[in-house]
Amino acid sequence: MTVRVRLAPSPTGNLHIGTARTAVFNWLFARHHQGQFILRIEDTDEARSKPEYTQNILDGLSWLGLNWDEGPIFQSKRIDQYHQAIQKLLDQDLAYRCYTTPEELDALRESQKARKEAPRYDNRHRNLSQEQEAAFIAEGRQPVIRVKIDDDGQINWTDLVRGPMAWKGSDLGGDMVIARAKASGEIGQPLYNLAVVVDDLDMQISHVIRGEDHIANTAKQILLYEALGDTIPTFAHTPLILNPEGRKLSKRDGVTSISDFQEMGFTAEALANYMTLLGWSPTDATQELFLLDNAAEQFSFERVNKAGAKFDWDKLDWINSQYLHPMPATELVERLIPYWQAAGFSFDPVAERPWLEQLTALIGPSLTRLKDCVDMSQFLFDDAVEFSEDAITHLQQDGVAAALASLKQVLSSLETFSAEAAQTSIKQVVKEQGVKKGLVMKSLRASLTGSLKGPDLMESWLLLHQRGVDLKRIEQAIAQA
RNA sequence: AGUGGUGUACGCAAAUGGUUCAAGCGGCUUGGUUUUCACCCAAGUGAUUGCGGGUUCAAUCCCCGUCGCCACUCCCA
Repeated sequence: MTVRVRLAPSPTGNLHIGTARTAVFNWLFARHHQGQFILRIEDTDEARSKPEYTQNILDGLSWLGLNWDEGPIFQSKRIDQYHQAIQKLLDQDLAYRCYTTPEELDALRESQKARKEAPRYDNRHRNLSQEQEAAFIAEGRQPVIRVKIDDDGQINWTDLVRGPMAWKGSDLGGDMVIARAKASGEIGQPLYNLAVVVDDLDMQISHVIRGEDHIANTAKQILLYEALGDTIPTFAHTPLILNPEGRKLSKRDGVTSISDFQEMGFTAEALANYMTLLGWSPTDATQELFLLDNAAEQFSFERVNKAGAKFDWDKLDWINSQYLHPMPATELVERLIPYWQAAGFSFDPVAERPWLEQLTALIGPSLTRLKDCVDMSQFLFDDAVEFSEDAITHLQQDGVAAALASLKQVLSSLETFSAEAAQTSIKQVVKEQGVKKGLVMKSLRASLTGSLKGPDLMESWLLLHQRGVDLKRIEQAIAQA
């Protein structure tokens, strides 16, 4: 049997990390079995679906390297198929029109809640007489369409992650709605559970891999598979990604969409690596750094965890740094340039390329997130230094002004500037002023960078010199001191 | 309230009846390196495997109970 899996996001928001992780598992499974990974956009909720979200989802998946083999297929373009399926259910008397109003349903749930009962639809319109139906229609009520769920029914399946699963029909909340309200005789907007089953059947999906929050839906959907088709896919319900409080990670938890992670400076490789690790482990669990292709080779649901996993920024950061640090400057610089540009730094990415690469080589091994390059290198792009409080305190110490003045003197007599010349200049000042080298270095750092900490001083100096701002800064510092 | 699921250190997790330390990574602490910071390197830290019982020569692992936590119970997906 060929493996055919699908990712079925609804475009009601940007690509969420939970959806992306589901995508990762689907992709890994498909690739492992040389199957197909299909992308389907579930936009049946017209009110909440937006094209820009669809675009964001497509972009995010592409960025992560989760290429799909078919699609995107839009449910909004398949309404006819859903209507046909609904009509079939109606014709077979497996579904019926329910005229209960939302208000009545609310009241029902309220009273059930008050009696400490589980909320459920009481199937009150399952066997309406023609007269009753006519009366409701005369009242102007618009019916939804519900599929009958046998309370005594038993639904079983074997979940690839959780093993044997069993549900009672009576625990499914009563007959389920498959189409929104619309004038009797017509068929309203099809709902999720129905559309999913029709599509998965049409697309010959072999395995449904999704988050465990869908487990109850699976029981309902199996009923529809039985009514509408003759095959039922295999299911795998993956654990959820949790926030620090242990709840399902949602938009309320702040940064949760893939484009946000991208913007913050995580690499696609690192993020995909981390998402895979959240709930799955390679056969050699000590080997935590891997590319999607490597994971696909050995992916299996036997090694997918059952419990939800809390999202951990520290670990993601660490993984990201592991991808960034060994990256050659010639490659890294390409990734850094957009961040520098976004920060508003002025530079010519072509003409100044060597300088930018040199800078990248300097800060690259210290980066955690790509965006860190902004704060780390700001002082190199700025025209003038802004002195930190610490730096000013240092500059005002005894002997600093004199040392800097001496340094300025030495430098201005220099014919050509180089790393060696810089070193000898410092030594000369130390000798002339009779101060410790540490003092000169610290003063120089404060002068050139405006701060007491930062990347390697001599390298920074060389970069600054190429921009022709080093002497100016030393003068600026002398004024402060 | 019901139904389903789940519980190994601060977080992710490995080992699933059988050695000596219940792996590893992150975190945190300390040291080294850098005359700074970060990175990096090293060491250290921390778990009566939720709890109680049972089966067994032997239980993280199997069984029962219990507690906690999570998800679901929309004319959302």
